[in-house]
Amino acid sequence: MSENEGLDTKERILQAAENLFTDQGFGATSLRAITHRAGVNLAAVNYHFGSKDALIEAVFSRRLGPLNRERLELLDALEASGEMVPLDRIVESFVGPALRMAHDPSGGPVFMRLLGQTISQPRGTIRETFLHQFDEVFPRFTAAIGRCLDGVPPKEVVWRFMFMIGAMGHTMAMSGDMELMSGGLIDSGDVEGAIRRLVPFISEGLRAETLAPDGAKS
Amino acid sequence: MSENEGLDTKERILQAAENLFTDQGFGATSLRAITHRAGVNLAAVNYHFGSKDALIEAVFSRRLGPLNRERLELLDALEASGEMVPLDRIVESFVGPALRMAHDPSGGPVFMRLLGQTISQPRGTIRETFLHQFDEVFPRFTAAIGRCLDGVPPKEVVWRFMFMIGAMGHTMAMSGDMELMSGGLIDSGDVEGAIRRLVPFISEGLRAETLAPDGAKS
DNA sequence: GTCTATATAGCGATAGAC
DNA sequence: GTCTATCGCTATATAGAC
Repeated sequence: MSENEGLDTKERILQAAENLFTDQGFGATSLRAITHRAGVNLAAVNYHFGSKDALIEAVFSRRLGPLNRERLELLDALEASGEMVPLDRIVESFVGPALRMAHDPSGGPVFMRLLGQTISQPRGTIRETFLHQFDEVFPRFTAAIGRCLDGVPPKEVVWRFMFMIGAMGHTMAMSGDMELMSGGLIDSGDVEGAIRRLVPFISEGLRAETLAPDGAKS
Repeated sequence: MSENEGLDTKERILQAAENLFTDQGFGATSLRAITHRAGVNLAAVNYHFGSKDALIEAVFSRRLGPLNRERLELLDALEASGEMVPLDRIVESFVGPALRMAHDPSGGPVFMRLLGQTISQPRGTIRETFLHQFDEVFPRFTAAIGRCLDGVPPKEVVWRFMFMIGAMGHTMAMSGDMELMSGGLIDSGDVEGAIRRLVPFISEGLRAETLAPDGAKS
């Protein structure tokens, strides 16, 4: 029942919490269930993290920090050339690191699903903390995308950026569950296949012209 | 504190549940909170619905039935002409009814957010019931979209359909919350504006060619 | 059909021994 | 840093009066 017996208490709690939050949600997951699964004492969560909310925050910040740093490094590298950066590459820099978390055997696939789920419901107490993790990433990428979409107003870029987040997040959330949804057509473990399909979908979507209120192209 | 005092107990419970589930999630919302908000007795939920899970199911089936029926009717109307149906119109038939729920003053906007959130996390006990609501809609629309994407294998269509669901669901979930995310650029209440942007994004995304494993177009 | 009262269980959090 | 024990509270669900 307990997992990763070689790790220290704090890490075991984080991994157990990640798994249970993903399967049951935050509200429905008790500290008792977490500590039992981690094979540690009930009081350990409050000792190491202080509260359940603080534990939730720790679950996110532990992985979101490195993930968003990687995104920014990839974007930096692209923009360092000084030339016009292709839209596909920007999208890939944003989407790739998130989906490639699935390759990390130590809980990567689980956190990816958790992140995909949480992106579409940052309400309640953890909301601020969660969104704060993207304070640097969102403006950098909207700006980079906006530079590719010449003449498209910032407001339009924000809309399309939201659509991109949604397509990516849902893909992450459904990871490991696509065989069922597709009638066996899709192999959920095919991360690179997902990227090869998602990046063009988003890139072409980003380029699409907004319809005018009367139904014509704008 | 209680809402819609003119309605009967069952309806008041459903509306209160919808609101609280949307803001706090299923696990974190207690029957006490629901009955208190509805202004009815604590025992009323179990009398009218039998259990909390059955209430959750009722919250969804009440609105998802009519919504998906409308989608199918729109698709029927498009296909009745016998001519080739434009991709944009198919996408609009799927996305439009969901986003236009926001126009229904009796809880439409709230349920839209709830639906957007739940689409990306159908895990646990309500999963089967929730997905079952789409048994007819998903195959009909994937088939219709596949007919527009001549020569694209069914597997590819399923992938892209998932991206579409994600873009739409996230838009629904973020509804009412976009001012904050966009720094005041976007008016969350602009439903038709959302549709005018989302439909082209998805349509062009659906048409995008999957990259080959070596990075070339397939 | 609505109420009070309660059974039974689980919750987050903490005090204090080791 | 880990443990037991427990406080104070809330949960879902139900029994039985009205």
